[in-house]
Amino acid sequence: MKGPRVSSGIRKQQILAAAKRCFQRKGYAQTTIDEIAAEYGMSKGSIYWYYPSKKAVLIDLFRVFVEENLNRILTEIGSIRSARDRITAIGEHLTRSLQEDIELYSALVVFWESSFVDESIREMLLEQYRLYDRILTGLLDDGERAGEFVVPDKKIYAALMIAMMEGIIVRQVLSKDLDLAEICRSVSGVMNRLLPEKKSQKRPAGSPNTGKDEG
Amino acid sequence: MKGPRVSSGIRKQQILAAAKRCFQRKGYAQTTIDEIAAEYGMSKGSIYWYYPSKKAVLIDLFRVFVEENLNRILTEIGSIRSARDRITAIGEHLTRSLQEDIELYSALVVFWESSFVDESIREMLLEQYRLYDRILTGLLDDGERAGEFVVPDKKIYAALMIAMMEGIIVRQVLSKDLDLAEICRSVSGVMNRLLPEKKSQKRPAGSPNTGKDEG
DNA sequence: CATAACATACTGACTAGTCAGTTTAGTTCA
DNA sequence: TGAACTAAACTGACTAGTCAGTATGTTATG
Repeated sequence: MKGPRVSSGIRKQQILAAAKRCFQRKGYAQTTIDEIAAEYGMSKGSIYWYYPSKKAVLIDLFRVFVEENLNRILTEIGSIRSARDRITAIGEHLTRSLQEDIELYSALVVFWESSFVDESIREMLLEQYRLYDRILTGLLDDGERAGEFVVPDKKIYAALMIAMMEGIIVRQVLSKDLDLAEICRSVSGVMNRLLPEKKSQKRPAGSPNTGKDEG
Repeated sequence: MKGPRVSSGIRKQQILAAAKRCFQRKGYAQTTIDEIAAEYGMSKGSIYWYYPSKKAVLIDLFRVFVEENLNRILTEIGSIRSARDRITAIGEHLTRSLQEDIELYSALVVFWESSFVDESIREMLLEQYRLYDRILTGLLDDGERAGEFVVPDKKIYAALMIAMMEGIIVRQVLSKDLDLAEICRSVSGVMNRLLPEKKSQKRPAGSPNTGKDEG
């Protein structure tokens, strides 16, 4: 296959896209470098031109995962004032990205398993948890400061929300049987309902407050 | 190692225990049959005496996982009347088993990844979801019949509860940084709070509910 | 009891295959 | 030209699974 060569940037993207697809189909260990190469009709040599090892591809894929998801969330919610609305936005973000790129989330399960073997992947995952925790804690702080709600225990709250989202990811990746839109709406609803109104003051005027709270 | 031979039942248990430990440490593909054998000082041949392949060990381990967890839950909640109390009991069961046998739950992540490659493992996982769904839906039906609460959408409710629990499992397996007891109590709390009281009768939200009423 | 005959449990060297990574020999393009 | 890039053949470490042989019961028989 001596087709015209492809520009460097594209090739790297192709390698990651191919790896993502292969890992979803066969997991990490069962995927061979040759299979990844075949996905876009390139050869093994091309992959080793861009990456020093198979593991390096996995790690770079994880980097992309973090960038494409966590950092994008930050941008998206950055423009939203109300903390409650931000929670809703996070739910919507999850719905959308699960629909758009289920392969990337399948790769997440691959990362999880790989973290058993590989310390650096494990460390990246833990860092991801810390990042999530920071985002949510910050959000809750903002909401409290703005008088939107009070949070009895921020750590618990953050952990529950992360757990719910990861649980949904797992199920969708494995069985694809959820009505995502419905589920994610429920998650936002639940998480909003868990935040009691601040007792001493009325809801700030003009606060959109998406929660269908009945009490 | 020519020690005295071990009875058939014990050996099989040993193989599963060894596999469980090895899979937690290195994942499925990275674990060699020799490593599993070494764990209890047996030889490769012994494993192949009991199992036809490495995959068969994994599948049997999953069978044990299902038996040890799902079926045990059924027994535990079987003797509890109140549906709300059963939800609490499920939370407590999760806390306990996560503390007792984190290795088995690590294996769950291995099963997830393996399901990408192996259709039979995938089918077992889906069956597990169906089982969970049945348990929870049955529980909600009972609670409604007994007048404990009403559930707007049982499917959603079941999916959310499963997601929360699996999310907690993932995080605990990977980072072990949660205060499990606290978190699991919160899950029961949340799930109970999501169940509105039946309109026609009054009971303060979050009340313990002894389950000695109604019929 | 003894011991032969059979059944079950186990061993570990070996085979056959796989696949990550390397090498070599190009091709393309600035 | 030469550096970036690609293809394809190759190497060698590694490992799932096999199997001939051994050890340890268990039962049958005198």
